[in-house]
Amino acid sequence: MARPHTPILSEARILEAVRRLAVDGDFTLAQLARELDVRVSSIYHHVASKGAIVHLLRRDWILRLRTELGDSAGRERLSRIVHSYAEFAGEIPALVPILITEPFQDDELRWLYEDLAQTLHDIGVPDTRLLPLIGTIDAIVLGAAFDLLAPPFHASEVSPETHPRLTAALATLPEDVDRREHLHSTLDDLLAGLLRGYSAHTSS
Amino acid sequence: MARPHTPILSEARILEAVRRLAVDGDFTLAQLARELDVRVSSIYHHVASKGAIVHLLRRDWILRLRTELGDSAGRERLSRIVHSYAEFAGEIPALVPILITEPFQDDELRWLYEDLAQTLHDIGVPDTRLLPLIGTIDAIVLGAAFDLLAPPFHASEVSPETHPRLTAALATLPEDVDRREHLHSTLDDLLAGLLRGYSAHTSS
DNA sequence: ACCTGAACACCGTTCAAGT
DNA sequence: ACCTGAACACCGTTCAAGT
Repeated sequence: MARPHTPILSEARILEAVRRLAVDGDFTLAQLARELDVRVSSIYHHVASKGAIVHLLRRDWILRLRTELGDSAGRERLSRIVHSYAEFAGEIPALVPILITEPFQDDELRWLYEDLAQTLHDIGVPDTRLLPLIGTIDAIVLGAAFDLLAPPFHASEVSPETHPRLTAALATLPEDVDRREHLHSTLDDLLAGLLRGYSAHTSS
Repeated sequence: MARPHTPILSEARILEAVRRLAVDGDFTLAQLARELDVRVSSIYHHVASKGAIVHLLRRDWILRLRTELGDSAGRERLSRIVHSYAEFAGEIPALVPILITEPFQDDELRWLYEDLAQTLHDIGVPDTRLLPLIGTIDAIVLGAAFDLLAPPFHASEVSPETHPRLTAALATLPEDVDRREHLHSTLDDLLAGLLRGYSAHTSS
């Protein structure tokens, strides 16, 4: 088969497949092609590169976020952005390194940064602190998402004699820990810590 | 030349070269071999794999940390551990993904986790919160270090009309921002936020 | 326009051959 | 024991060939 009568692939179909794959572990174009039942080279008719796929995923997320945010403002808006960001990154932890390393700066990302800057400004953060704070938030969210890939400690690997406190901590662990849930529950704590001392502006 | 009279390589020499290379950007065995003036295959006589190299770097760091910590305790000890960890990770951001992804759990790492658990316990953190908190600290430090690789925003890429607040923020940016320094200055804020509400135990 | 197969440069890893 | 060269499987990317 060469060109089919009706196209097999599309940007949308590729992104769906990526989302299905990238949740757990590594993500290669070979895997993606298998998932889509095409050859690897076919993918390049729809996306420019592996990095571009991640870029498209993020663009998609920002567009959705934009409508969801509505006209919320201040700490409420910030919290929504950060949690949504964490959810997005938590879905594709294996792609986070690409997200960090490759310098894709499209209009959507600039919009997000402007919105974050404006929201933080409204909360009372001075201009000099805006970029450092945005960088910190970025690092926390991406770091936490990426950390989802880390293998958790297993009780059998520590002995009560040499690691008493670790053993005690492991003993309190429930059967099924939802690490994604924990990620969310931690974010507001961190944000509260970062924003302590700032008080709201009256106008923007 | 086959086997030289006196060995060219050693674990120590390899780790030195890695530290020289991994500071900025990617790290391949080909680069490492060039830096050491040997062939790639020679490296395998001294380390088992690329991942093992990162593992050795971390082991080295933990051993140094151990002596530096002395008998400090409580929040002071925690702060020292975290800052030292950030410094270590900040030196080798390109290797952070390997550090997170590969499940190397040696005696040194277990010692570090036990020490963290004990230190947090002394600060007043209940057993149920120890592992989540350690995970969060890990994510923050590694995320922040990895984020050092991200390309920073450049003023020329945003327009004052569409991104007024981002433009204002960029205008306050000094010529040479030391992102590593900022990493450090943020960590204590985050720790304070995470540990708010806990009060010290009387005994361990 | 869109799918394929073959080729490319690069990656980490293995191993027989040499001293 | 330790360095080398050649081979391997895998990776992302390119491109001429087919419809």
